[in-house]
Amino acid sequence: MTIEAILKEDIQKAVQKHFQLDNQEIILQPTKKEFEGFYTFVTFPLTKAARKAPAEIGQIIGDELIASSSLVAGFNVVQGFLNISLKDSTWLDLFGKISSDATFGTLPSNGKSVMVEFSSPNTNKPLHLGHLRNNFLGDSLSKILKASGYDVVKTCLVNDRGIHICKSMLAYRELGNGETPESSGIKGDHLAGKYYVLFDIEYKKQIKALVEQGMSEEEAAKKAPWILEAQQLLLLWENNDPETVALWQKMNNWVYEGFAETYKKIGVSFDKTYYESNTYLLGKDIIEEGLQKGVFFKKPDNSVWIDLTEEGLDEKLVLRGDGTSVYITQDLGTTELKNSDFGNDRYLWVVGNEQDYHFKVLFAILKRLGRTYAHGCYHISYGMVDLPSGKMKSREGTVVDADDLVGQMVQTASDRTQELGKIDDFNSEEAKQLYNQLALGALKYFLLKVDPKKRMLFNPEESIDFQGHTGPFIQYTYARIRSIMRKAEQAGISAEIPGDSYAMHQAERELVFALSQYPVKVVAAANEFAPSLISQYAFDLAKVYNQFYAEVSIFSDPDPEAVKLRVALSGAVAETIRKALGLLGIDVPERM
RNA sequence: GGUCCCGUAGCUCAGCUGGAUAGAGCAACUGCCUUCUAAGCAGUAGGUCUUUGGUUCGAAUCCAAACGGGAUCACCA
Repeated sequence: MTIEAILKEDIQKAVQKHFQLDNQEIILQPTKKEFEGFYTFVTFPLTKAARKAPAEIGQIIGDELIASSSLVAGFNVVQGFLNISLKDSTWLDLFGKISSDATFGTLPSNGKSVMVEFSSPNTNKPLHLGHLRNNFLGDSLSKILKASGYDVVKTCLVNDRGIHICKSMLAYRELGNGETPESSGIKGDHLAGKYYVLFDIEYKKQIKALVEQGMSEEEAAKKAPWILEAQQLLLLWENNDPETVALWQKMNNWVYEGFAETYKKIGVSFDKTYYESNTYLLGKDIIEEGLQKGVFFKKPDNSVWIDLTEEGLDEKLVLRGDGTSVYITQDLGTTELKNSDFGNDRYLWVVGNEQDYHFKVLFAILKRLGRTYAHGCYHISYGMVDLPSGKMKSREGTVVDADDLVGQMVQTASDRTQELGKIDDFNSEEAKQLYNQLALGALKYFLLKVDPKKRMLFNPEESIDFQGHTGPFIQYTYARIRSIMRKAEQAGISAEIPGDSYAMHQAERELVFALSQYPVKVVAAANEFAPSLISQYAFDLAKVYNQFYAEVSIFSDPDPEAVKLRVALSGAVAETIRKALGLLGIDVPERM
């Protein structure tokens, strides 16, 4: 049982005893910094039923807690706020439990499984900043869910077919001259992306030429030779034309090699990858089933629809008149496939908020079809990453490329570290590892500290910070503590918790309190699908530690009990920072 | 136009299951390295929480409307 729960119980008993109020819900909040105490009980809600003034109620409950609660050391009442201080023995006891619990912050298995689908790239262009937000969110959520007791399956659905892929294939066939990643020295995914952009340039030229001949813009866009050619290529691909399929495979393999390199660099991996080229024909049997159940209906042109006006949505096409699939058809099929492959309790999709409507429709259809797993489906919708100039567009080349950005971050980390000159004895391999840790720490933290729902602005002109509310600040705190732990080890000082007579320093109590919040935050982050709660927590913990560090001396305190306790506290904070950052996919360095 | 999301300090963001004088970081200004890592700590300054109503003992937080920004309402994925 947590301290908070015991304290609530004690307050409840006091309320019962003095005001004869049963089943009163007790809400505790952390005490504001200006006041003494750690937990605050607000008495206003009781005033009516207890027929007493708020301050008086606070006084009565406070007196009772002193008399009967084993935890409480003192209290003060400000207006209707009862601020409660705990005994040092309570803090030490709590810290003892935290530091001896190797699985602190990791909940036991809840017997449930969850699938997290994220990343979902297109194979016609390299990953960009928006993908990074997606990848980091998905990866971090997977880790948070795992820590909170779920069995987690990470999946990725690769969009490897369609007209957009044919566009890069066409441009390559016409303009490529047999160029390869090897011959050009260009990373595979970037090479494919280059031809996607070249397609667009040529396509626009053709439209412009047609418009000059008097065609309307709209018609020109449909009649330009290259778009017709690309459509032709898609047909050939769907008919398994050997030459087209060979080109498709060749270019996709380049892209996969490029992706693999990027994923490895950013530390993201999947348990299972689905390819749309394998799943795009799925879902038609579900359409048939839905027609039989009367969930769908046919229009005269043979197209199949569902009426979702009852759910506040519109009529939605689920199969074209010519019998070919649309996006929702595929997704129905893919979801069914995922369920038969894994049979999870929950299915999560980390997908941008421009697809909010799509997922509402998908889930509504699954429910109408009577799929029990539909109730475990959830779309983790996140906002776009915008540039000061507006939206990123791959076709127009106005994207912040993931590889470039990571590269720049590594460079910045390297410059900054060398300026400080603290690791001059590192060999080049060690230094390289540190720069990577710091670069990714800064980048991941930058993208994960914000509420996923909100769109965020990225200004490429201003580099991502390494000071203040950042990943490196927290990494620094860890490295700082590790240095202390090495010193303690050398001096033969062990981490120990003093006896009950020990009078704690306020900074020590604050550290124990901060540590005790970790499991609470893990659960909240898992329930709300919000890695930002962990980000915020890790920052707060690091900040509290740095205050402690500045306020007390660890090794030169005359009291050996204080020294041992502070070493123990430091060790526990380092461990908790390591775990919390680990949930964000961020590594911690021993030195920096 | 319908639906959904967002609007808090110059900037980037916390806080939102109602509670005390609304918190951080960056940027600006002041201090603190002969002592455990100054990528740090302490401090100054910066706010009609978009606006207007409502509910409440109490509203940044809940409700309604307006204004501003974004997304979506494709036989694209």
